[in-house]
Amino acid sequence: MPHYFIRKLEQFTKLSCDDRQALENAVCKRRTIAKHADIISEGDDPHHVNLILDGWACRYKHLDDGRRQIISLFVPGDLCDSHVYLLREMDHSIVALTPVRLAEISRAALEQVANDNVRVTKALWWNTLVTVAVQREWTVNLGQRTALERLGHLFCELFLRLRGVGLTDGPSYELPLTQVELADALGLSNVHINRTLQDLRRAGLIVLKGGRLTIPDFDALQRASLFNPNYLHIDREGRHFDADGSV
Amino acid sequence: MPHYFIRKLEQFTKLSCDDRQALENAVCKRRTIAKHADIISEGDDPHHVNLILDGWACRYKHLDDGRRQIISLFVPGDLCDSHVYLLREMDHSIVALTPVRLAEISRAALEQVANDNVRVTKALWWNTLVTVAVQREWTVNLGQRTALERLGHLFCELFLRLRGVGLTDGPSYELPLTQVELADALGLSNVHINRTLQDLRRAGLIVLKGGRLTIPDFDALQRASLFNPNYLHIDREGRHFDADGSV
DNA sequence: CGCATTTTTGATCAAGTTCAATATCAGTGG
DNA sequence: CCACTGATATTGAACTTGATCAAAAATGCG
Repeated sequence: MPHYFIRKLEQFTKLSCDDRQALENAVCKRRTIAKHADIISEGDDPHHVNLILDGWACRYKHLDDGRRQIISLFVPGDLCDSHVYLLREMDHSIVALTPVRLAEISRAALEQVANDNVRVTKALWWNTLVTVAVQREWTVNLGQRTALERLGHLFCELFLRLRGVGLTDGPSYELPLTQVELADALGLSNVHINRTLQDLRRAGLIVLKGGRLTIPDFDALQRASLFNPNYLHIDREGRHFDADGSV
Repeated sequence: MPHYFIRKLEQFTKLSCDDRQALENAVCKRRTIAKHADIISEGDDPHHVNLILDGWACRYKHLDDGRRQIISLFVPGDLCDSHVYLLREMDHSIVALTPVRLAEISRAALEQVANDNVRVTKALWWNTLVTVAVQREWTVNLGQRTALERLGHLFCELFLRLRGVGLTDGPSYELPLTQVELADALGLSNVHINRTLQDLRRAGLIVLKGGRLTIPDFDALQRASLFNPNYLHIDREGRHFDADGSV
């Protein structure tokens, strides 16, 4: 069952039992991916859409000389690429950062949902729009923010995304990323990530230990990172489409 | 008539007369925007979609302390935000960089097209997918490339995008961007943009004068910038959906 | 022509990179 | 339980890319 995904969509609008069932039915196959294995690679023909049921993954791209950029991070409940099967080949790769459980959603199933269920279609569009908004915000992050702001901004974003699917525990969450991975995501060197993490710790803005991040004062971190959550559109913006309780 | 837009979509799949007509009909209002005027601003309620008929525009976002990032560039034929009306408010602004003529497409019209015309719907999805792919590539650009590579990469991208809608003239095109705007788009200072442009000129990779950019040797610029056009998906990837000539 | 915008140049400075070494940690097998 | 291994994190020192500040030159346009 795509538990986290449904939770994610319900940040936009409340789904009915039928809606959820439609999503369940769309899943045609489940897979388990080992840590560091590619889920799909640049050049592959994308014939279905991947939904992360559990674990973390990321999009990345290598330049010809080996430099790597992590383009986006996927956490449980994230849909990798709605409608990507319209394209002939992948222009980037997706790799598992931890062991990943995923669901494959076939093109046919997705198109059927689009035809049959207006509310789910809207929720999927919302999901797409937010994904793109996050990508835009990463552009701002890389273009304008300092190292400290970039890290803080990412930590704020991940906090809200994970809280949206119930994966935070009070002020903290599991963060299974290495410093090299953070560096590749933020366009910085791993050495500088290390030093900047120490700055954040020294300032009391984060506690990071044993793969768990704690944000003692979210407001403070938000201010230090110039973080504005508006791009996540998580305040039930589609509540006027809510299913009534009865269905 | 949304001339450039149709040309753009036909990079994916050939449209029939009916398809074109459906797009024409979707346009409900035309507007002219003065240079430097906002087309839509952060916080606005987005009730329709904007299509750039003529002129250049960009998305941007200001940080609280005034830093500005240009998030994407729009050229003639670009659709600003498919389905954006599902969101409650804009998380960024769009401003005209030159005088802009645009068409407003209402939500109702767009939904009608989606219901009535499968080929156009596919083409619009392709357009959305490419827009997102460009955004991802900008992430890579800002995260990994040097100043010279960033500029070269942008010039290559713009060349292919403009050629796709017929706005190149041999190896050159009109580039109405100031150095400050290039700086804001590439996350660099205007001073450094100036010096890097000189480097590119000195290397014979570009000629830039009077608002016109010429790329004497595209391959060379492409190599110098580590540019790979695969993310633009412009080789008629949807040709199996082509309308036959008869309709 | 005159004014505002844009481009160019010079000099100094800072953020972040690179390279290389060391320390720590998690897991594995004995 | 401990030693071993590979991955990850940390530190130091030298270096480089690009930023900042400030002024001058060029350009465009009414």
